[in-house]
Amino acid sequence: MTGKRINGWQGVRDEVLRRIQTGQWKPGELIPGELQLAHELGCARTTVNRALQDVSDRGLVHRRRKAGTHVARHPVRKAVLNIPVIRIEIEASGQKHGYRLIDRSLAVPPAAAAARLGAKKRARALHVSALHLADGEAYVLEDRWINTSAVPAAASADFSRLSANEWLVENAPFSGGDIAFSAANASAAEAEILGGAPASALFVVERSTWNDKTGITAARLVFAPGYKMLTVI
Amino acid sequence: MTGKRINGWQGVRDEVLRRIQTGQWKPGELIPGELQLAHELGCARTTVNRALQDVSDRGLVHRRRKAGTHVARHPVRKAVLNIPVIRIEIEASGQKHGYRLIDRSLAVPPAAAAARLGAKKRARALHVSALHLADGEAYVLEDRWINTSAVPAAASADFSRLSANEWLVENAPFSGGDIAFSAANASAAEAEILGGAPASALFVVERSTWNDKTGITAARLVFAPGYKMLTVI
DNA sequence: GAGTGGTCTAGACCACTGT
DNA sequence: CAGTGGTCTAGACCACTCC
Repeated sequence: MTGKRINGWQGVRDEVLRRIQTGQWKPGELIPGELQLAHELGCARTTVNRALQDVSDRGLVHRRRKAGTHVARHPVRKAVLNIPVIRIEIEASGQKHGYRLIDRSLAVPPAAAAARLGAKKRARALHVSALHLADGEAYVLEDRWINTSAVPAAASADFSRLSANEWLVENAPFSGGDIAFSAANASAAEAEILGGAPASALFVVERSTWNDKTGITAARLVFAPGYKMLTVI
Repeated sequence: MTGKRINGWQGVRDEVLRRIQTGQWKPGELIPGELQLAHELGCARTTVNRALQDVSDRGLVHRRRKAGTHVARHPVRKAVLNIPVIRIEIEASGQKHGYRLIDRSLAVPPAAAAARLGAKKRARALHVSALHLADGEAYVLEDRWINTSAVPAAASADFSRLSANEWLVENAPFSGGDIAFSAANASAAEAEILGGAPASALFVVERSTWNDKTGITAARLVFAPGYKMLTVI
C-alpha cells in the first residue's frame, strides 16, 4: 500500500497523468511495467492496461511490446472537433435555425468536385446550394454536390425544407470521409449573401464522404464573417 | 453460432458498425443488450462492452443504464485533429524547418491576451513573436504571451534558436487548454512577413493552455496564405 | 425494484519485438 | 528466446435509471 487512494481505471489514468505533468516521469523515460504498476497501485493488471491505453490514445506515451511504455518526447496533442448537423449546431447554442434553398439542379460538376465524388467525366450530379440562418442572420452557405448514382433517392428529395446536410445523414450512411479547414476571401456573391465587406476573410470547411470507396457527396461550407470554431485539448 | 467469424473486440465493433451503416439497426432503435449480443456473436460480454464503448465514443450510439443502447438519431461525427509541435509538423511533410525570432520582450499584454493568461491587470508578461519557415518559405507566424509568474524559467530562455512553442512543450507541462480556429484578413505587417496580397484571407489558430487553472501561455498562430488543415472522419 | 451498462479481478494465452 | 503489451474469459459486484 502506498497510502494513495486510486478510484478505478480513471483514477489510475489520472495518477499516471499527474506523474507525467509533474515531471516525475520525464519525456523519453521508460515507465514501470503494467504488472509492477498494478502491484504498486493495488489493482489488477487489466485495470492498469485500460488506463495506459487511454493515456496512449492521448498521445502522451508510446507503447511497444517488449520495449515497454515510454513518455512521449513530442506529445502530439489531439483536439476533438464535434461535427454535428448544422441545424443541431445552431439550436444547441440556443438560436433559431432558418433555412433557405438557393439552387437545386442536375449539372456537370466542376473538375475538382467531380474528382472528390469519384464520378465519371461529364457525368451529371445533383447540385444543392442553400443558406442556413441563426436567429435570422446568415450563418453558413452550403454548396454541395451529390453523387446520384450512389444515392439515387436524392433525385426525388426536394431539399426545400429539409437541408441536404440533414437529409444525407438520415438517408445516406457513409463509412468514411475527409475534412479540410481553410480561409478564403469572400467572392462578391458570398459577400452579398453572408454579409460583410467584399473580400472579407471567411472560414471554409470542405467535406467529402464516401461509403465503401464510392463517393457520396462533396460539400463546401462557407461561414459568415467572424465565425470561430472552438474546442478543448 | 451465426456462421460469422468475429475477430476480437474490433471485429465485434466492425460488425456493429456494419449493422448501423446498412440500416439493419435504424436511428433511434434499441439494439440488443450486451449479454444477448455476446451470445449471438459467441464471445464474452466484456468483449461486447469494449466494442460498444468504442462505438459510443464515435457518437454513433447512446448508452444508458437500464435504458439500453440506442442508435443515435443525429450522429455527431468527431474529427480528431493532431496538434504537433510546429517543427515536427513541417518535418513530417518532408520539408526543412526554419525559424526566425522577431521579438522577445517583457511588456503589458493587451486586455484580451491578459484575460486568457488569467494574469493581473497591468502585470507584465513575456512576449515572443517568431516566424516558422518550411523549405525557406514563410509557414506560420507565432505571436505568443507567456505568464512568467507561472513559468519563471521562461524569463531566462532566449528563444533565438528553440521556438517558444517547443520550449514550452518540454518545460511547462499543462493540464488543459482550448483552441479556436478562424479566418482573418492579413494586416499590412502580416502580409509583408507571410507573403501574399494585403488583406488576403489567413487561417488563424488561437490556443490557450493552463495548468491546474493557472494560465501558462496564449498564442496566436497565423498561417501563410493557402494553408489547409486536413483530417479524416 | 429490476434491468442494463460500467468496471474490477485473476488467470490465461497470444503477438510482437528487442536482445 | 524472453519480456512486454494486447486481448479474451467467466464471474462478480456496483451504479444508475426507467418503470
